[in-house]
Amino acid sequence: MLDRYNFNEIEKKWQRRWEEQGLFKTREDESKEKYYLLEMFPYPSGKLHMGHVRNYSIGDVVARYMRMNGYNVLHPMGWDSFGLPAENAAVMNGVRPDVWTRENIGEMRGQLKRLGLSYDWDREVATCEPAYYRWMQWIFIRFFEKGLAYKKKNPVNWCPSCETVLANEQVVDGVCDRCGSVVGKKELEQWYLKITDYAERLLEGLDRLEGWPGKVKLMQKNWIGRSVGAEVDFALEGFPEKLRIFTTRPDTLYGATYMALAPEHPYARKLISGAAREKAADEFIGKLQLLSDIDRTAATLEKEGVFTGSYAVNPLNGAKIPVYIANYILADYGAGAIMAVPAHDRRDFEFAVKYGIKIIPVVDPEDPEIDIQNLKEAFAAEGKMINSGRFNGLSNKECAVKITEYMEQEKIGKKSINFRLRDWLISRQRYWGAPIPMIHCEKCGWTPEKEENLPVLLPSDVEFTGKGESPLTASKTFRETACPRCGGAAERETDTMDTFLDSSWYFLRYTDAKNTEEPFGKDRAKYWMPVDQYIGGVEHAILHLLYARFFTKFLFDSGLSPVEEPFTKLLTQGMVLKDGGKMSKSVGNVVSPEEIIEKYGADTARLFILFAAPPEKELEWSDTGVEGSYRFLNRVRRLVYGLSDRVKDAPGAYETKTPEDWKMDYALNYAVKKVSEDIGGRFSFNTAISAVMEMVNALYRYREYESADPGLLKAAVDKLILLLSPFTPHICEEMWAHTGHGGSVLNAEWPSCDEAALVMDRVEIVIQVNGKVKERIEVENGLSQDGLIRAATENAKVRKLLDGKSAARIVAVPGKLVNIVIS
RNA sequence: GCCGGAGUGGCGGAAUUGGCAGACGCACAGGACUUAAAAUCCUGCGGUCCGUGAGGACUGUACCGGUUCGAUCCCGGUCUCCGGCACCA
Repeated sequence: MLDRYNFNEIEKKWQRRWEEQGLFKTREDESKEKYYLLEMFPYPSGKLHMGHVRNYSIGDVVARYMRMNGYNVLHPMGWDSFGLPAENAAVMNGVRPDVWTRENIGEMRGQLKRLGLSYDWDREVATCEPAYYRWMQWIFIRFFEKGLAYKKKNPVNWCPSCETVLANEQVVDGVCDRCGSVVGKKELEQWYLKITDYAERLLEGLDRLEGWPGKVKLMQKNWIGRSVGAEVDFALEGFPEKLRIFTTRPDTLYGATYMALAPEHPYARKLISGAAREKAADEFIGKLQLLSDIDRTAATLEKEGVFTGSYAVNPLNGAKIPVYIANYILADYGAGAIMAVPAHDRRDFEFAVKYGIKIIPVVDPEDPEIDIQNLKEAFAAEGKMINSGRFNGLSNKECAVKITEYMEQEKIGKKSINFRLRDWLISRQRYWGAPIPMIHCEKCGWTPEKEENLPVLLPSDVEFTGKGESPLTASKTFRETACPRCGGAAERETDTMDTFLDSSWYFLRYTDAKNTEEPFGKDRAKYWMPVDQYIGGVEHAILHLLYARFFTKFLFDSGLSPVEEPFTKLLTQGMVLKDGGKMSKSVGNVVSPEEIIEKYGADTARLFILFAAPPEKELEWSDTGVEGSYRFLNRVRRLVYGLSDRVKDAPGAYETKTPEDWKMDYALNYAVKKVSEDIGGRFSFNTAISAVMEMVNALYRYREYESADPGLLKAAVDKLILLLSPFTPHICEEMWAHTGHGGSVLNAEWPSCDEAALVMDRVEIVIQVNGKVKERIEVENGLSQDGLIRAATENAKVRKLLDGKSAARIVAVPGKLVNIVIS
């Protein structure tokens, strides 16, 4: 046990020293190139989990590497500290959300320090602190002023027994998952941010994000969901109004055999004729309102509808087509109404079959296997137009263009683009969030709080019962106020903001975290932004990353952000698994960071988590693997300490004389090159570490030689410590000091690679016969193709293999191989 | 259903531009040291077969096929797993 190093003592010692020396402090230094490295800040749930350790270990390696390469690195940390768990803790344990949250932050900050992460804690932000949410509210008001924050009445899930709004996830089978009552819909006024105004730019911007994983960009693209089509107005028999629909298939207009409206469509009730129909329609609409949005929009829900008794007129051919109300039409997409073309749409087909509605094919697949007159399923692919009057014979793609042009001429319809992206509902009927800084006055309507009165503070005279509406509604001191415009009695908004708003601009706040005059100074933001590298879990691929992009674009338009896209490069790290599954309390397979640090130290924990898998992949936790990482660190330490006497007074330079020297020099420089590329270039930390391991193995062999050059040994030891230091900083500081260096490894210069050492005099060449390796020969480096061919064909073994046969072809690749093809 | 991604030893993984498959580590086995164990150090480690032996032959990157002198890598098809979206007209 004496041989195993005392990580506890070493790590505490260096952490103390780093803190005392302010080693991680960032300075605005225009003379150096900046590098802004950011990891997604955590929710202060109480303790770190392995996912955090992974996320922040990855970040710290990059931060330290960039520092050592001379960059001025901004590497901040903070807390996404508003949110429901704090409120739940208040309900369950009676501890105030702010107290609970601050305690957790204290605990987790300690854990982060215990991991030796190089954060500049002077820039720490916590979104729940008034100093932060003041500017959150300020930014909200900017949205309001630009007309991008608005209040709209919309149906939301409402549990009559708990008297609260429920998230869709809290409604299971139409029933409240807490109390079991049937959940209804309630029209509630909610605040929205008009992210849809930015849909086109959010989509376009993706193309320029070359440093983002394609997967994330694709997910965002699908989420934004741009579709190009046409708006068409249908006349309604007996009504002056026109019925507007959106379609992506204007080419199929002649095939429309019914219309379908969303139950919430403003015309839905108006078009119903006859008492019997009214009753049926009421029942139908009533039934749908009991369903949650999730169930309503489930693709598995059987298509149902009711006929209104009214008819629409096809603007192209005058055909009279029945209007239905149908459960599969969404009120808030497109026009909330469609023309249904059963022949060429899966859903319309299903509906038409059920209600015996005509099916008119208008696109001919020109495939003998498909009987177009008796379709078994909708035909949605491409083909030639039929049954479409003057458009017959065109390809359906051409036809879509032609019909749209024609409709524009005749003023029946026009080209239209629709997005799947909806406006962002940001109201939360919760306490622990930033209050929406709006005031309602009977006379003046909604007015923002005056800037000098910000922040609108959360009140402390509240009770947490977990029942009823938000505690803010119950707080008179909070609610009652004066109208900022007319001074009359007015009421504050009692909803708070979705916490995703807080995290949509925190990266800007870090550039100037203590500013009390503005959310952040423009100069500071200009120097640091954009974030050069962002690292976090893939679960944020859509929401957080889309919202952050939206905010940044808005702030850019407002002249506040210097950039339009916040994150130049993005790394989405994989999950940490145990026994093939997610670590979870219920399965009982959680490995806590604390326990690992206790047993092996922070350096081992970091090393293992970086070595076990590439960062973007899932990582399978392995206890024996951790043991192996710890063993490796001990092995390095033994090596360095064993050599320290030999290298202490060694010269700073060396000359390679023996084959052993060359090999060692090669191994050394190869490791430098590989680690540099793997950290700085492709973020492949596992292979960087294995390169260091190889170098350690080489050094173990080399030190056995009596003739080993002390200068080379010294260079190897020094560079080994430096190469390893971003991964395991504590033990490297200790070894750095032990080998006679002053100052921190973090301030040392990153080693450079001597390319000349990587050029070997002789290289091994593989000789293949018909693509199969048969022999290896050593030749001088740089031997030409002809030389290689000669060397290969003269080789005794190869001649024997050829057995007198002549080669049909010989391919020679200098430095690599010779392939002899015989028939 | 649609859209992505991935399948390599007992395991985690490597092979960066089409050129030696399995780096590095874990596990395992054998050896050295030790009274013994642990620790450490050394050796072996895809499969099948041949050879007393040094060594050699064949085969092998989910499966089938293609392109190529040469394929883990490119193309076509199949299977499996994972992820995202899911009535978006």
